[in-house]
This record gives sequence, C-alpha cells and structure tokens, in this order.
Amino acid sequence: MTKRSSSVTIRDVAREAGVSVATVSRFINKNAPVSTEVAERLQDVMSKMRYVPHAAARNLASRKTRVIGLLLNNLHNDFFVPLLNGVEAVVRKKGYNLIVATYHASSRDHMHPPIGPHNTDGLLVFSDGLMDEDLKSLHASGFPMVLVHRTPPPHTPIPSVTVENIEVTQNLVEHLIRVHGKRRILFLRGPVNQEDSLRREAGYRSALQANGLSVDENLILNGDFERDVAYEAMNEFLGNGKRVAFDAVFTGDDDAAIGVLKSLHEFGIRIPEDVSVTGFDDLGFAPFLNPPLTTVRAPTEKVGQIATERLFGLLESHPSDEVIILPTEIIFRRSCGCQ
Amino acid sequence: MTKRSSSVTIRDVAREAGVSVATVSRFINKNAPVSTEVAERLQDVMSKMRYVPHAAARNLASRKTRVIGLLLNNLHNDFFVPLLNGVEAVVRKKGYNLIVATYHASSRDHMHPPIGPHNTDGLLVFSDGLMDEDLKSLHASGFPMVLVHRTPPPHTPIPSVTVENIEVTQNLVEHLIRVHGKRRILFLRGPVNQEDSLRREAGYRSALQANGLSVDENLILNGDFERDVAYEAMNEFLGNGKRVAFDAVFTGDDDAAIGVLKSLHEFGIRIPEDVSVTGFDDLGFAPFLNPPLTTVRAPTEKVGQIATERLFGLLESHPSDEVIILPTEIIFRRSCGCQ
DNA sequence: TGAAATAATGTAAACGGTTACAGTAAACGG
DNA sequence: CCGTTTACTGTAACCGTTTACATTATTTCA
Repeated sequence: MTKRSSSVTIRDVAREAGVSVATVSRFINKNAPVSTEVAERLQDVMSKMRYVPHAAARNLASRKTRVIGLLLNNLHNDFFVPLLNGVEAVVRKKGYNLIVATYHASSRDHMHPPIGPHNTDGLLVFSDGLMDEDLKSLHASGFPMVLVHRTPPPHTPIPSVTVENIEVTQNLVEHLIRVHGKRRILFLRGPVNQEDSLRREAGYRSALQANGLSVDENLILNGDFERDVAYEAMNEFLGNGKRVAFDAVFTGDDDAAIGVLKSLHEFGIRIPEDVSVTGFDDLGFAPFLNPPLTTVRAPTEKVGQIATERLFGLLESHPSDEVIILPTEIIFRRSCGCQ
Repeated sequence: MTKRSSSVTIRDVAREAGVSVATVSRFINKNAPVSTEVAERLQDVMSKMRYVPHAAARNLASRKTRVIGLLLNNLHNDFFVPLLNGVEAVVRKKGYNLIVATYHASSRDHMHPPIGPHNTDGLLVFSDGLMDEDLKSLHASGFPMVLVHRTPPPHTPIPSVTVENIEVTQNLVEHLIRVHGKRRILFLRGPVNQEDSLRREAGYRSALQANGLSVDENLILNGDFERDVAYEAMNEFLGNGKRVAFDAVFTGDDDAAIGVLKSLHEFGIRIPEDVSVTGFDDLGFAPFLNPPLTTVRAPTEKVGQIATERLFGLLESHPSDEVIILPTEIIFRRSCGCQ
C-alpha cells in the first residue's frame, strides 16, 4: 500500500516533450515566456501523462507552501461554520490550500504549534495557544499573520479583524434593564482570556454600573462558549440548594445559549416570562429556537473573508497593521421579552 | 516581507552539536539508536536554536506529507462541525495535519482536485467532486482513501463509513402516516447524486408505497441540504398560485429544516397543527427549534472519528474494504405532532 | 545598420531533509 | 578466543522542483 509505485515527474514530461525541465517549469508557473508551439505540446503531454507537480518539491525549491493555516482553540462550536466558510472561499479562489489545526494554551508545553512558518505561508490566528510572546517573535521574523477575534500585543502591529463587542453588549444589557425591568442578570462567560468574552463581560459590567446596579459575582458563570459546558453550569447553578435569584441570562454566545435554554427548560423556568435569555452571534438557528433568540448579529463569515484577504495582502507585500472592527447589531426576538 | 531571512537547518544543528546530519535526523525521527549523551546534547541545541524541521524537505525526502485531506462539497452546513470535530481529534492525536478543501462536481472541469497524492498521505472523501472513475484510478494506484457518507464504486473495495438512511427514513415516514395520519408528505431532498439524499428519497418512496400511498412528484422539492435553498424552495412552493395540498414535510436534513420552518412560519402555517415537519441528523439545535424538531439522530462525530482511524489504518498497512454503516435512531419531538 | 533589448531555451546548482551503505567499537555466544 | 551480532556514527546520493546564469536568435530603435 505504498503511495505511488512510480509517479511521473517533471523530467519525464520534459523528456517526452523534448524540452528541458526548466521550460516545463516555466510553462507550469507561467513566469517566463514559452513559445506557443512548445506550450501546446506540453499541455498535451502533461495531460496525457497525468502529470501533477509534486507539492513538497515545489515548496522546497520555491520556499512557498501555497498553504495558509487557520489556528483555532477547538471546533466545538457552530460559530466556526461561517468563519470557515469565509476563509475557505478566499483561500480556494487564490488557488491555495487550507490547513485547519487546533491548539490551545493548555496543550502548549509539550510541543510547538502544529502549523507555522515550516508548513504554511501565513497564519490566521484565532487560538490563544500562541501567546503574545510567540506572536511577537513570529512577527519579528516577518511571518505573515492576521489575528482573528483577537487584538495584537502592544507594539506589535499585526493586522487584526474582529467584531464590536463592548458597546453592543452594553446596549443589550441596558435593554434588559430599561425595557424589561431586569435587575438580576446572570452572565455566562466564555473561555477565560478569550477576548470576545472579556469584552462582553466588560460591557456587561459597565451597563450594570451605568444603571445603578451592582455586580454580583455569584451571577457570573463559566460557559466556555460551549453548549454542553453552559448546560452543566446552568444545571449546577439551578440545582444548588441556595439558589441565587436571577431574572435574565446574558449568554456569551448562541451555542452556549442553547445549553442555557435546555437547562432552564428542564427546570420548568419559562422564557421570557420568568427569565429573559440572550445570546451572541446570531447563528443560523437563532431565529428558530424556542423562543426565538434575542442576540447580537456578528458578521462572522465576513470576518473570515476579510481576514483571509488581508493575509493574502501581506503575502503580496501590501503591509498593513490596522485593527478592523466590524460592526454588530442587536436582533430583538422573543427570548428577551420583546414582541 | 520574505518568509524567514535565514532559518536554522539540520546542518546548523549538526555542526553546533558536533555530529552528522544523519545523527540529527535519526534523533528527530527516533528510527535508529542514538547515544544518550548525544541525545541530550541535541535536545539542548535544538531547543536553544529553536530548530523546526522544514516540512517540505521532510516530505520530499521521505515521501510522506504527514497531512491528511478532507474533501467536502462545501461548508455551508452545521453538519460539518461534528464531522470536523471527529476527524480533527484523531488527526491531531496522530501528530498529523488536516487540509480541508472543497471541490464539487461542477467545478471539476477546470482543474484537478486541490488535494490528492501530491500533497496528502491519504484522503477522506465526502465530496462528489471526485467521480467514480477518479476514485478507481486513485485506488488502483494504492492511494489511501476512506469514503464518508458514500459507498465505493463497483469492484473497487475502498473502505467507507456512513450511516443507515433507508430503514430509518421508512420508519420515520411511516410514523407520519400511521401515527399522525398524514397522507400528503412533501420531501425536501438534498443535492442530486448525494447518496444520503438518494437513500432518504428511496426510504420515503418505499414507505409511501408500502402504505398504499402514491408518490406525487410535485411533492418532491430541491432543498440542497442548505438552509437558504430550502427556504427559497418552500417559499416558491407556497407562493405558487396553484398550491398543492400537503400535510407534512420530511426534510432531508436539519439545516434545511430550519429553512422550512422559517418559510412555513412566514406563511402562517402552524407546526405541527397544520403541517408536520421532520429533519435528519439531530444537530445540536434540533431540540430547541420552535417547535422542537423530530429528526433522526446520526452519529456524525463518530463517523468522522472512525473514518479517520480507518484511514490511519491504511497508512499503517492494515488494509480494509469494509463498508461500515453506523446505526441511526428516530428522535420524536413535537414538530411531527408527538408529545 | 549596428547596438541593445527581448524572446525562448538549456545547464546545473540549490532547497533541507532522509536513508542506503559503510565503518568502528563494544558485547555476545559457543 | 574468535566470529558474529549489535550500537552508534558518518558520507553522500537522492527526493522533484525552481531559478540564477548563460546562450542564441530575433526585434527594436536611434
């Protein structure tokens, strides 16, 4: 079961077509003129022999991999579908390939990141597995990177694409307070150190304070932006004998919101009559949850697309150090009490 | 913005440690004994110099890429999250990398597949972009492949992992007929030629016939397993002046079911009072749609995991030609009329 | 019209690893 | 005690491309 007993190489093609390998290479890469006569002959020979250039050999000789990498913490979230979509579309249009790898801070000690300068031409970094110091040294070495949903370390102008979190969260929480009269709003945060989560928490805190409410740390739970974790966290909270009173849940993202709904549902708590629930992202299913989920619409596919385009910009030597923050928008549905 | 002005190579390490490159290579690959003394020295030198082997060079010399490829039609479906999860976990555990590429039949003329023997050690094929003939010739050349949600061409024993579609669909449709008294069941199929869709259609047809109902071709629409396409298809169907009567919708998958729900909802049709709706896959959001979706639970993450393990089996010369069909199970919720 | 630019091609040296082959020294077995 | 295995190491060929440099034939242009 060896890979290919004998594969046709550029030399075979050259011999068959009666030209040098250099000419074949030039024809393939279209980086130098080739007479039309030879070009036609090569076209024929190549398809007849089913020649496919050996990627590793090209990579080695050209110092390019034609691959870009997407580094994520994990793949446990429907959020990644639009992101991947945006990324993959651009990558494919450019004739590149996409390596998807997961790498998180906790697996960091053992090994170096699975993808980097040795096997990609550039990286989209979502993961927190690459610490600031790693980013700095990679950036210093000139390796193209774009950060996604994460801002660059100080004095390290790596381009970045993310979405507006703070204001929109403030507005959302304020909506719960002012429109629906909520006073005891639970916050289900995401992974510690995840920037979106931190920002959303900041927005949450400042909205409470701005409205004369104090922050009760007992009302901040860990949902990890994951359906199951959020579900467990809510269950534990609700099952606890000394249950703390609450009248709303601001969930850090839509996926976790599903877990919250499930838990509340199982405890017989009515939404939104007893408790308001909101999410973040406006994933495709959000309008069809029971009840329809009030959430924040984040242009995730656009984020993926723009980030990837900017990465290709770097590859083509159009430097950039901008932090792009795409606008978000609250979508009011029934789960908060509206309608 | 060049990749790396100067990167440290195996020769640099060898020189620094006072050994030959062969010894360094042996130490890295652990495929021949190295004295503990030298091993320690190399460990030191390598981490001090931050040496990372150049992937392309390894690939070229060893004829291995340490990459496996996942070929999909597209990424427009939450279905791919569990699949990717299952695949990626195994790939990472093995220390490999994962290339994700999309390739569908319609883009086939222009180019050859983006991934294959030239840049991966093996392929997980979900896509219909690789036609039977392609599969045959790849398989004949000994290239490791595992088919996912697709059965091998005749006389081509490529291992395959999929889920049971026909019986479960029959049972589901029969449930609609016998328990809920439905007679005019609309079927929203997936992409033409997609095997799951064909099988589900077969199950649908045979269930109708087995229960003395005739198949009305006007009740078979194209939903493409996509939320938006399904939504449009239903809209067109419902908006049409000469609307055909129907009392249930069997949607080919959960993602499309969301589109169906949306459309029915907008036309003021009550679910399940007026029309029953069912899906397929039991994606995470299914229990929380409005109403909760009756659907078929498919072990998609398991499919990804098993398929990938079998692919590594091939890489390690444990041949296999089995077609594994994982069991599925109907999950009754409210959208069909139950509860 | 002659010098210089351009088109089209070839030769051969990288690129950074792996590994077949060879060699030496130490351990083993009868 | 000597032939044979085993542990460890080095030399150099090779993997399949790209590309710098060289060469010749053809245009271009003052």
